Amino acid sequence: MAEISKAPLLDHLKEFIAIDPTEEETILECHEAKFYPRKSLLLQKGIISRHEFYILKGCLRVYMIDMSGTEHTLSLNIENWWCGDLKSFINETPASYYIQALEDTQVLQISLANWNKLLEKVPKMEKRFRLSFQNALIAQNDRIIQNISMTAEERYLQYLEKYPHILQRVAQKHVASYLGMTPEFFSILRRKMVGR
Amino acid sequence: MAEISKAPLLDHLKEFIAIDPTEEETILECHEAKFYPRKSLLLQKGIISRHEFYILKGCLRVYMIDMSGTEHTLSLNIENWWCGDLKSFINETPASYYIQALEDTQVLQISLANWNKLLEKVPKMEKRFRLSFQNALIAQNDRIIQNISMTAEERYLQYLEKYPHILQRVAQKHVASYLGMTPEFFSILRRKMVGR
DNA sequence: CGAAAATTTGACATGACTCAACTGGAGTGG
DNA sequence: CCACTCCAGTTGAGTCATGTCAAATTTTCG
Repeated sequence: MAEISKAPLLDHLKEFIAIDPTEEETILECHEAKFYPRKSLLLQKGIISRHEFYILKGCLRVYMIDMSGTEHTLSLNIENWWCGDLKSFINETPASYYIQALEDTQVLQISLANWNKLLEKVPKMEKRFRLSFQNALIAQNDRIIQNISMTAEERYLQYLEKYPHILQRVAQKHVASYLGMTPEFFSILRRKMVGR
Repeated sequence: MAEISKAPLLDHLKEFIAIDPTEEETILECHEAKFYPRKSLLLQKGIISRHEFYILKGCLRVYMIDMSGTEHTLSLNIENWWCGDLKSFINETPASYYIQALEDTQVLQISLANWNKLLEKVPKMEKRFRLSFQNALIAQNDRIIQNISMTAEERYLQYLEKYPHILQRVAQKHVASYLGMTPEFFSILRRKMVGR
């Protein structure tokens, strides 16, 4: 198999901070390329999450299963996004979530040991993580507002505008779950939309 | 009026990072003590948020108003919590939210200029913010899961367990709004609980 | 004490879910 | 390349959770 290019990760990081060549090397050393075939699980509830994942190609879904056995999708992630169970990874506690590859997926994954090494050797990564978490936090606020203030139809319409490319790639039932509604109701909403 | 003690802020920061005396001074210099009376607005939608607030005493409510005029509470914050419209503050863009004092409230507030100065003069604050945002992000994940996977009754019960002290302090309608339900329905849930 | 706001209550409306049946397309093995 | 299976998506009937609106009651605060 051809060598996997790790370049997209560096490009991604450079959106946050400047990186010099020595640092580039350290960063790349700390990330391991790995392939996960479609439908495989990268993480299961109860297992300690040993990696955070940067997606080079493919699609990952983070979800939990409630007491009645229903799955709830926390996030749908594609190329150039980070994905993981942060709480489990950082604290080395059993995961609350499952992570599943919805497509054949190529990632760069980092272990906690390497994460700490990286923070130590490249102190400016501290800033990168700060900015990254800061942005994620701002995005999460929007989602919470949506959940508490919008109807299912409004959430659907907003998703349609914001992430049409994801809607095309993943099964509807996963998007329905992400938006907090049943696949049946999602289907009804779609039908209604055709009319307009 | 007696001098306001800024000590709780330092105690709070020390939960994240070690701080030496010189740094203590810089940190305190960057934070301004300010009093907001009950019912006053610390921030309004459309205004650029010039401060983040650390609450020494009192209670702040962050909320938005939807197109139909209904208020939706994003967070209810008490002593020793940070509060603000992060997006507006960082990007110097018009705020999406309102922030209102639900009680007479004493805060330490920091401006963007001082925030940047602090990051520059006390680099380890970068770590403190990273950790702080990291924790907030983990907490937000839990809230999103709750919103998409739990019924109103389950959300109410969980709140009762997690934040009984807040429930005692603020109007029910604000908690109802935080939990994404109407005050009328919240009231019905309470009545049902008395039975068990 | 009195006015205003918060909470409760009830009747009614509706958004969203459940369950079951049906349809169609994608993947798989022969 | 076809036949088969399986799963995603659709549809419909019936139900339940939650919202709306308006009025009565209680609490809070000036």
